[in-house]
Amino acid sequence: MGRAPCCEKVGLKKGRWTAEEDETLAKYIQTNGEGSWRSLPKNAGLLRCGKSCRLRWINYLRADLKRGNISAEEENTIVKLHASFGNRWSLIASHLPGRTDNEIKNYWNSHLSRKIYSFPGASAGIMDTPKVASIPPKLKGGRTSRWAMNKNKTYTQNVNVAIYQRPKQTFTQPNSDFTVLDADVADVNEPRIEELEAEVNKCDRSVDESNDEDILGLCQMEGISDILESWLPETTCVVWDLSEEIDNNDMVVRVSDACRDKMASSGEGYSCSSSMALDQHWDWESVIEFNNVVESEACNNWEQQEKPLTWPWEDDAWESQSKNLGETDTQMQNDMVDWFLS
DNA sequence: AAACATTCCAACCGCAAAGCA
DNA sequence: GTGCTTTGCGGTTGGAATGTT
Repeated sequence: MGRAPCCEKVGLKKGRWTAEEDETLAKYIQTNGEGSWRSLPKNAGLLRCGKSCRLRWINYLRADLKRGNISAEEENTIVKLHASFGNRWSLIASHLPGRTDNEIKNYWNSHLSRKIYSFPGASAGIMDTPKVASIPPKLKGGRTSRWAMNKNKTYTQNVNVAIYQRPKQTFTQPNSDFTVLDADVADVNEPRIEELEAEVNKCDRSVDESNDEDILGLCQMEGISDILESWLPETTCVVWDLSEEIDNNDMVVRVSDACRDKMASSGEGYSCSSSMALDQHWDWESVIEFNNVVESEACNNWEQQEKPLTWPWEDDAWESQSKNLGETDTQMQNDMVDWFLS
C-alpha cells in the first residue's frame, strides 16, 4: 500500500500554469491571504493541487519577487552562501530579497555548479577545513522550524565550512600555502569528524539573520589552531571551485559530493561544503594551468604527485621551527587564525 | 531548413518536521 | 503522548527555448 497522496489527484491539472489560472490564484490570495493551501484550489475554483498552488504563488506570483537575471552581486552572494550553507536553498534565498529558493537552485545548477574545477588528488593530506558558520541545523526535508527562522537566535552547530581570506599572494607555484587536496575519499577519518564536532560544538553564537556578514561570519573558536592541525592533514576530497568571480579574485574550495556523501554516511547527518574565498590577487592563469596539470598527472600516478598546496604548519621547514603548533610563535598563529576567520 | 544536442527553468514529487486535535 | 494533517524543503524531471551541425 502506497503513501497517501497529498491531495486528490484525480482530475487535477498538471503542468504549466495558464494566465487565467495565475489570475484566479492571485485574486484569491489577495482576497483571502496565503495559507490553507489544501483547501485553496477548491475554494478558488482551480483544478490544481494545493502544493502546486503554493509553489506557483511563491515562485512566480508573489508581488515581492524580483524579476530579471541574477546580478553579479547576487551571484557572488549565492556562491558565498552556498559555500557556507550547501544546498540549503531556502536559507540562501532568505538572504536574497525577491529571489526564490527554486530560482537560486536552478541558477546554481545551471550556471554555477559547472564552474567547479576539480583537483584530483595529490598525495598526502586532505583538507576539509573545519569551521563553524552560524547556521541552523539542517533538516532533511521538512520545513524549517519557526525557532530556526527567528532572528537573534543562538545556534550551537558544527559545520565544516569556512570562508577564508588571505593577504595578497601570487600563485605561481603550486606548492606554497595549502594542504594537498586529495580527491580520494577512501580514508575519511570518521573519528576526526566527531572530534571536530566536539570542538566546534563548543561554539555558540548569537545570530542576526538579517546580516549576511554575520551569517557568513565565523564564530570565535577556542583552540581553532589545534583543530586545524589535527584536522587539515586528514581531510580528503576537495574540489576547487573557480567561480566567475575571478575578477574579484575569489576562489572557492569545496568538499566534493563524494566526500559529503561519505561524511553523511558516517552519521554526521549533513556536511556542508568547505570553501575558501580567497580575496587576493591570484595568478589565475597559473591556477587553471596548474589545475590542468594536476588533473592529467593524477591519471598517471597519484602517489608521485607533489603537494600542490600545503599549510604552513605542514611544511617541513616550518615544522622544524615549531615542533608543536601550540608552542609556536603565538603572533604568527594568531595572525593565521585572524586571517582564517576574517 | 531540418535534425539533433544542450541549456534552462517551471513544476512535480517524496520526505520529514511543525502544528493541532 | 499519539496520530493525522499541513506545510516547507530539496532533488528531480519534462519540455520549451536555444544553439550547433
